Amino acid sequence: MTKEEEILKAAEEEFFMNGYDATSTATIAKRAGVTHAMVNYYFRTKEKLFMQILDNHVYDLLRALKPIMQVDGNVAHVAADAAVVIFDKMNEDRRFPYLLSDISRTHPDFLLRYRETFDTVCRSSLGMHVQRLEKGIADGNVQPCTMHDIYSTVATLATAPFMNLPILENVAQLSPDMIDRHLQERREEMVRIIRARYSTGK
Amino acid sequence: MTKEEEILKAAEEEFFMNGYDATSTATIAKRAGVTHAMVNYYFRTKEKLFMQILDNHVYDLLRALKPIMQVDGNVAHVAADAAVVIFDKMNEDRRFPYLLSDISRTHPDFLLRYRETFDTVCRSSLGMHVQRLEKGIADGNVQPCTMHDIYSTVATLATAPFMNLPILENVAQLSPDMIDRHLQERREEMVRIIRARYSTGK
DNA sequence: TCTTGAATTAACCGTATTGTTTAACTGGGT
DNA sequence: ACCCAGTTAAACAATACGGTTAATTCAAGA
Repeated sequence: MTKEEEILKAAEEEFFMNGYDATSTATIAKRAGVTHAMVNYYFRTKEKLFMQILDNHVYDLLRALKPIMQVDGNVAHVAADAAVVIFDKMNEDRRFPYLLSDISRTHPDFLLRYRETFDTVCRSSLGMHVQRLEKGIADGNVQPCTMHDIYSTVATLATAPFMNLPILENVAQLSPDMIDRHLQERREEMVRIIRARYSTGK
Repeated sequence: MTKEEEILKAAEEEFFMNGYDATSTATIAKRAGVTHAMVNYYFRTKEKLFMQILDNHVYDLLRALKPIMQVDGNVAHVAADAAVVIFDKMNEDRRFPYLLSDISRTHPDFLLRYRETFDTVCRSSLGMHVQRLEKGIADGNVQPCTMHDIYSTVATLATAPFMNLPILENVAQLSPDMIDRHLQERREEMVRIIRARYSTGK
């Protein structure tokens, strides 16, 4: 692994663990086993380094999300499938929800840069979703609700379990094994919840 | 309002907004309109000041939680009621969930001090809850599930909407009015979700 | 009036860290 | 011999940190 990759990896770990402001370039360098100056040599600034990492994860997520947004079928079942996809994606980098929360609070401009991309990916299918939802409700396949209800519920159930991890790890002091089991349970429960609330079971 | 109260109020706002580490005693003093030294004069250390604030909110929450934990009745309905109580409590200090998340990550020892108190309040009724859950399932009044499922779902649905606020405010750029409306919708949806998942409707 | 002691202030303590830059040096390719 | 990306140690200026000190204000009690 080149030094550049080493820095990138170390930076990712630090940012995901401590957020943007609480992470210093010196700490990153130390973790990567390189001198402090190398960070600036390769990435010029802390922000550029961070944005490169954030880019990877955001586009990775959007890429995973895209096909799901276009699937045709019972809205309730699609919602459950989407929730699973998001959940599994978050499970790959369990601190990603925290990082998003952190920078949305301290550096929202970092996220605003993605609005355009996000809109073209998601808003494009919004119309179709609403249409299918209305049809689903009319046909008696979907429980009465708004598209907003479904979006928010899916987003919440798929990310919140990871936001709660520090409490379970450090306060409830669950072992890594128990953490894994808990997440597995929450994944299954998430699907049951979405089915129970939005599907009529027909 | 005395200077001491002024400091407490300012400190609360700062801690709730930025977390523990990212808040400085100097900033608190400036916001309170007093000199830096006053903070140490009244509260000796930053940590003591913080713990006093945290104490108030934690005990306030536990006090609100206690009666709900002892209510007898259909577990699914009690869960929905408890969720509403927690949600409304969080709505009084919308950044409280964030603060808990922040210190669970950076200073879990601050929270571990409450474990004893928490256990006597909550664990005492756990046995009863499990018993009532099993009876509810046997009688066909409650959907098959574990007590853990219900606890986690209630905690998640009642707190996650507030964790997401920075994204809605700063990235989605919802107006305060829209934020209020969104939270109101999530409150109602939370109840519908819990009913749909855990109650048989009988 | 004098004394006491809490309230309050400005200034400063030493230490640490921040992101970034500079200038020198290395070693392999041309 | 030259070059240049890679790499280093050192230092940059700024600033912030939590906490302390000594002096001053001021009102209440003796």
